[in-house]
Amino acid sequence: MARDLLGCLFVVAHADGRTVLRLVETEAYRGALDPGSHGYRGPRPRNLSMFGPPGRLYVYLSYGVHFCVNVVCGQEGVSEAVLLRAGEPVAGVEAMRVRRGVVEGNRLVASGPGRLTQALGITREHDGASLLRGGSMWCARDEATERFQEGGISQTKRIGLAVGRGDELTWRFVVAGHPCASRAR
DNA sequence: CAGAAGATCTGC
DNA sequence: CAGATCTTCTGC
Repeated sequence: MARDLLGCLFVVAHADGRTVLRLVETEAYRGALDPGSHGYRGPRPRNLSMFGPPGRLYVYLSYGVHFCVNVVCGQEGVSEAVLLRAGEPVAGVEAMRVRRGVVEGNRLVASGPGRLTQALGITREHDGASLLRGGSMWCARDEATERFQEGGISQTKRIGLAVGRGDELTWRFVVAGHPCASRAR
């Protein structure tokens, strides 16, 4: 699923227009099977939406400062989710630059999970929001989506974890060489 | 109940 | 490289 989302568009409809990112970096989290997942130790007030039905968002506050957004993928009760780590601006770039605060070009608009939510205006208020029909946010494919996927996808270990980073856990997916991916730390 | 660490980013 | 400062977990 994390891999399938690469190259897809993530659309947020605001009162003053749409902002659209093409996803170029994602990470998979596998709930109870995955020590690196927020769902590993079961439901908590913060992560409850991860245990809800698929097709909704799980938004949490990281380090008390940045929001990060996941797409819930597992069936109800199963806390599987995909963290959206970076995207390339496709529409509404100027609005995203304003939310990010005077950023030039596309490179720093959404190249990291905290930057991505700030660019799209996603906060904890959107925790649990549905991506399925009728909402103000959704995922979509377009003519370019397949080209991005066929152009090459790099697979690496996930970023920033103290656990769940064994050599076999290559659950970070990146559009190969894309300039809007998050920078290696 | 206090302290520490965490799926981060920025500015010094 | 330190700081911001919310949520959860651990140890006493």
